[in-house]
Amino acid sequence: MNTSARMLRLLSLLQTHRYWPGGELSERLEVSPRTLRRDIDRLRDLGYHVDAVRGVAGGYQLRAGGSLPPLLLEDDEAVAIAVGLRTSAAGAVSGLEETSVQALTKVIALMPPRLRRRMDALRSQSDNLVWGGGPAIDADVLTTLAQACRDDEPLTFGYTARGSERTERRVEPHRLVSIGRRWYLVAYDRDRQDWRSFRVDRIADAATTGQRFRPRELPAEDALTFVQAGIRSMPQRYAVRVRLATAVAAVQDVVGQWGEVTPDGDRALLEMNVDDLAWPVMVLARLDADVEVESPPELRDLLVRTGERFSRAG
Amino acid sequence: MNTSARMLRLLSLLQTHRYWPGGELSERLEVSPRTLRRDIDRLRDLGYHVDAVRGVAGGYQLRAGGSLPPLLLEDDEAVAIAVGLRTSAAGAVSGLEETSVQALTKVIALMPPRLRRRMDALRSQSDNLVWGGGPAIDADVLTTLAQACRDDEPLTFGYTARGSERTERRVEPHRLVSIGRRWYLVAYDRDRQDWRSFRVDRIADAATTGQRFRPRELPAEDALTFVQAGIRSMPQRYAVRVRLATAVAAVQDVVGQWGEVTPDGDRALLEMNVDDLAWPVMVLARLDADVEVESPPELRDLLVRTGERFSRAG
DNA sequence: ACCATTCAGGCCACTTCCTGACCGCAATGC
DNA sequence: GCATTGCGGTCAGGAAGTGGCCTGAATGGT
Repeated sequence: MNTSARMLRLLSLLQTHRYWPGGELSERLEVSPRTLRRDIDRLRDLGYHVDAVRGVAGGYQLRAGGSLPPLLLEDDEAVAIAVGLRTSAAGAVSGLEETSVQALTKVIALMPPRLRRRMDALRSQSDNLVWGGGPAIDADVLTTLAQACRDDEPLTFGYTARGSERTERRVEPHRLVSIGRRWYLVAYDRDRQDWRSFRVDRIADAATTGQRFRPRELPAEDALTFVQAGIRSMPQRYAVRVRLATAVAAVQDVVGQWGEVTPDGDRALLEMNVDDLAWPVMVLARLDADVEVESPPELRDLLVRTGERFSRAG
Repeated sequence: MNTSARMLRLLSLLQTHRYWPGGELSERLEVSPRTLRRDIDRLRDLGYHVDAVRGVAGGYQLRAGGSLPPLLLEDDEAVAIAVGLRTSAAGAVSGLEETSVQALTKVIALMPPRLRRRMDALRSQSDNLVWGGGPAIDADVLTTLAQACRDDEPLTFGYTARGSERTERRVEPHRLVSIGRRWYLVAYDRDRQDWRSFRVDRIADAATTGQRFRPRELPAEDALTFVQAGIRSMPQRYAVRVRLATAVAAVQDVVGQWGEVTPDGDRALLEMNVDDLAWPVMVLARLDADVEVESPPELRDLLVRTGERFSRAG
């Protein structure tokens, strides 16, 4: 076996962790113990921290180092990672959407077809994990767009703008941005010869042509501001203020990051900003406590309506 | 630079995808174009599919191959992966919990401290992402246990069994199993000199001692059956059957994988199995449709109680 | 149709490095 | 103290890597 290949295998073995006795390693790699020691040295030279324990029952162990070593994954692990990233990309953790898509694109591009199939088998499960409303996001579309942006590949897709027919587009993708719960694609529309931002959930049948284009200069400071300038109808934001007759901690547990909970006498004051009132209703349903809605009135109405609906179930 | 190191860098460059012209690659790696071609060849020999496009504006591109190449990640990407896996491990996608923890353990073990800190900064956000009840799972504890299981390292931790004081345990961990929404650790208790299963959410301050032990034979077919045999009080499972005056698709969108929706005349029949009734209540709150609860009666009661609670908000 | 560009890969001489064998040494646990 | 295991120096032979040069072949633009 090649030296490079052997180093990779050694890294892979060390990543399954388990204290490896040097003898076993050298046997598996089919080299002499001396060469193994040299290989370990090489790894250390590359910046990886390899701990060694001497004496009887000694061995080697890879420790976290200064840089991230190449991840050598089993098939299942790769699938798990892809699925996990898909939920992150859908906005599970705010602030991580872009990076998640980036990582997801990388993983997917490297996955052999059989793994991609396995991942797709789990698709329906994870794509529905969009809490509190917002359009479901198609991870396939998202990664296709991300990849095209990264690689400067022209795209074609069908776009169904609000209240109009589907139109076919040929664009030069520039960047994906995530605002609130929505994804937007900033791209240069080749037919309209101008920059546009597209809502990703309205894009269908995205496909790259395999060509490449020379990136143009975006006539804006950055993609984010371009999108924000272009959004006419920002989704209605509601500032929710609710008082709950229960402990702060209990509320905190349920709302997690998506709201702020402060003590208010023997009650808890919950504040959150949402664009879909269904989400606070779900939170309130989870909490077994009396509710006093301070704002918005729409929430109070919805709550009462839901309450009556529930009461009728009896 | 070393050949092995160069190959790794080359792989890394190719993983950022973007059609790389051979010239640029050879320049970055500081080798002659001829050697670059040989490096590409080497990669292909290792099983990686490297596409090449000839002619003006040609270049190289890494394609998905038969096996998963080592993932070379940016810092941010690693953090995103770890965070995503944490939600998967918490049971976001059923059937993937074990693999997610396995992958998470691997990633965390390799992360340099600064990245781990960055990940922890996002902890409070993602750890609360436990939908529909069940105890919050501490990813740190989980990965510590997983790592100890994998590496045959003795563990110490504090265990607070239901209704009793906290006790200190010294165990030889065997395996983690996930049942429903709960995690269990199967381990040999050194003090009690017998096999036990521990609920992970009742474990605190888990730490490895750095030693190692020789694995014992588990006196059961496998860890899963051992845990199942030991669980006296399986969480009460409710078989939920609800009729909803709305379209099947609308219901399907909300419940996703966690329920089965079938048409029932002009209504929809929703069936799901849960161990916490708060979850179906949240689902029903999200759906703007009249509800008829067929079973269980506890759900009807809870629904009515919630309904009255909501109505009082008016 | 022609041509510049770019990847493919054979050949060759030269250099580097890798390897296994042998050695003495240091740490560890019994 | 003793066996075990990692550490690393040295050495000689061999394997592998390197750059330069070449011819071919595919590609896209003129």
